[in-house]
Amino acid sequence: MSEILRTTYAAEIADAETGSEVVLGGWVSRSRDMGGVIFFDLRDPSGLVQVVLDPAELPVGAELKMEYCVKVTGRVQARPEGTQNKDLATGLVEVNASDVEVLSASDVLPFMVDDRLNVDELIRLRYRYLDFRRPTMAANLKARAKATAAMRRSLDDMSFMEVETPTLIASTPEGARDMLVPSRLQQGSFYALPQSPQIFKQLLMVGGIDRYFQFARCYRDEDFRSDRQLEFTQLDIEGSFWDEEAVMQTIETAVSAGVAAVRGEAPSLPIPRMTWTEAMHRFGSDKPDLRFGMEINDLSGVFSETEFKGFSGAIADGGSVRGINVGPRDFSRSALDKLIDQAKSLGAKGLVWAFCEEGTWRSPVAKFLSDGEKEAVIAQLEAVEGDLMLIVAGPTRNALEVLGQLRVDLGQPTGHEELRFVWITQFPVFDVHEDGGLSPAHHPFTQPESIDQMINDPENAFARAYDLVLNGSELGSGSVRIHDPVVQTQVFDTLGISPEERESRFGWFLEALRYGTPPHAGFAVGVDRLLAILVGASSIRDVIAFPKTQRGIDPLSGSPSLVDNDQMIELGLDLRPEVKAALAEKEDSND
RNA sequence: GGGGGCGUGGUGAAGUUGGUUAUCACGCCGGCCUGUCAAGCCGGAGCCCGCGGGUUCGAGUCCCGUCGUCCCCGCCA
Repeated sequence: MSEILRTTYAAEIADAETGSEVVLGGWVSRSRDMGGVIFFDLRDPSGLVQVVLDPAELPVGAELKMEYCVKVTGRVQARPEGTQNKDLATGLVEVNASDVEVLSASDVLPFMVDDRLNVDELIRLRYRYLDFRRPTMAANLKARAKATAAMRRSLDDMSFMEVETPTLIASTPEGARDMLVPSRLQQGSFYALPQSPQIFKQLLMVGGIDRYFQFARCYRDEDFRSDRQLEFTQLDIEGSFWDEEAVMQTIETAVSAGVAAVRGEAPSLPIPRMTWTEAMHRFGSDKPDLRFGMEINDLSGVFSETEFKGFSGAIADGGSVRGINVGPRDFSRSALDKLIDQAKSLGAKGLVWAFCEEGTWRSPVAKFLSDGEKEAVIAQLEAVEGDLMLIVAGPTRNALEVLGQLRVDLGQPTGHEELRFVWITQFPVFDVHEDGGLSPAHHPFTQPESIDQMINDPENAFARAYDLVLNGSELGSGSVRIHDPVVQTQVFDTLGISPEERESRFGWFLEALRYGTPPHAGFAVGVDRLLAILVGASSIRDVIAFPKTQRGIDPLSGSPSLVDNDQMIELGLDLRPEVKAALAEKEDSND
């Protein structure tokens, strides 16, 4: 038996010299036994190649069934005239086998390894290792590796240093729910898994590690979405003596290298910018999808004198009337009713729809409006015959958000081939809650544009924060950080954090800021989201090797799992009675 | 926590207003075939319809509950 398990990959056979001997290793994709001759497609990580075999060459008892792992020794030959397969990259050649060795048999498969067939995702995850043999998944993981390698190279070229920060850290009850790990040595205490390396990277700046980056695994114990998992990867970056320009240029360079590695073509730089205020007014969203128009218009001027109570009331209350032109759409009455219901569920009092017909409106509210008003709306929305117009009146912020959501739902993006990046800048410092409470719109280490404004008029204060948006998806965010402990203290105060709480939770960090902290700024790019968009996946699960289901379960390994009582004792833990009872009940129903 | 979709042999699907042995394709098993390539041909096995309860003479089909999965809202500083 030869020591050589493989000399050549399948894809290389296309260019291999006719007559040369090769040794291939891979899996039987499909076999076609013609009686006097056997063909099979051998798949390895590079692709497929056809192997021709005289049945006499097959060892007695050996079989070539799907997904058997085989070693093939043979000679490269051109396919006979008329038998070439133009659908196959290696379709002009084949390997005439002198020996086929079954290295490893396969049980009957739970699903066929074939990209053309749909397979339930739960089964794919249960047998993820077979899923990897499907060319699409293999290509996704490869794209991810290529992109991260390119970004790492790019950052290295720019003299950034990769530093690993701890994943067992102290819990900070701000923001998302922490994933917790019980401590054995300090019973009763818990580590938190980091939601981001935020504080640690700022400490690196204090320490003079000028240019830092890290592909950081981050954890947030919140509910799942197609673009959210408990654990995810961020390309985390921070630099000292930086302002937002330096950050954005660096991110553009690194991300663009990642895009080029996958797409073969870098996006055109610089990435356009838009303030948060502009994004909200034009698109009703802080992550606008720029692959299509359908922008929001302010129609308040048109209706300043209107008799229609639905509009005049909103304007009188300090709100406004906003509208979008959905374009030529043929909506049934029930479909329009659904849109109205949706608008209401988003907080709108109502939704006015109108079709542009013969220069005027076909709409339930047409009779309440003057001809001049209807024509002016048509003009402002640039509507033409057959276009559907949607109008929302109310508090401006709400009207914008409702239309922004409808815009995304009704818009028809051009597909994932087109990449529309945009920077969103100048975010508000705080989100204002209905009860008047404030929470940081970004995180509490973000530098306000003006301290005075933040203290005296926090609701209208803007921050030196910016998001990177791609095709309507938030790819990441960053900010210029606070490097002055006095300012940082003021922000905590404005958030209503008491001095005692501030000292106990952030005292060590505030102390660090007192030792000559350089101005610094940074960013974090969501690697999973970036890759999902680049490969055209509808979920980040398709670019994560071993993702979890919506309920946080790994169908393959069975995590999370109960642990032995001994382990619990070592940790000084016990389950709450109601949890024990629920587990016992579940146990019973399983029996 | 809430709203919605889905759950039929190993896989993907069909199943008409509830009505006799639940359909198809791929896969699987056996056989034939020297140029196939999502091979073809012949034969065969395999599902009582996620689970529980109910309505009915009768349920995959209707109702309730439950579990799983996916999408969305909340949540994600």
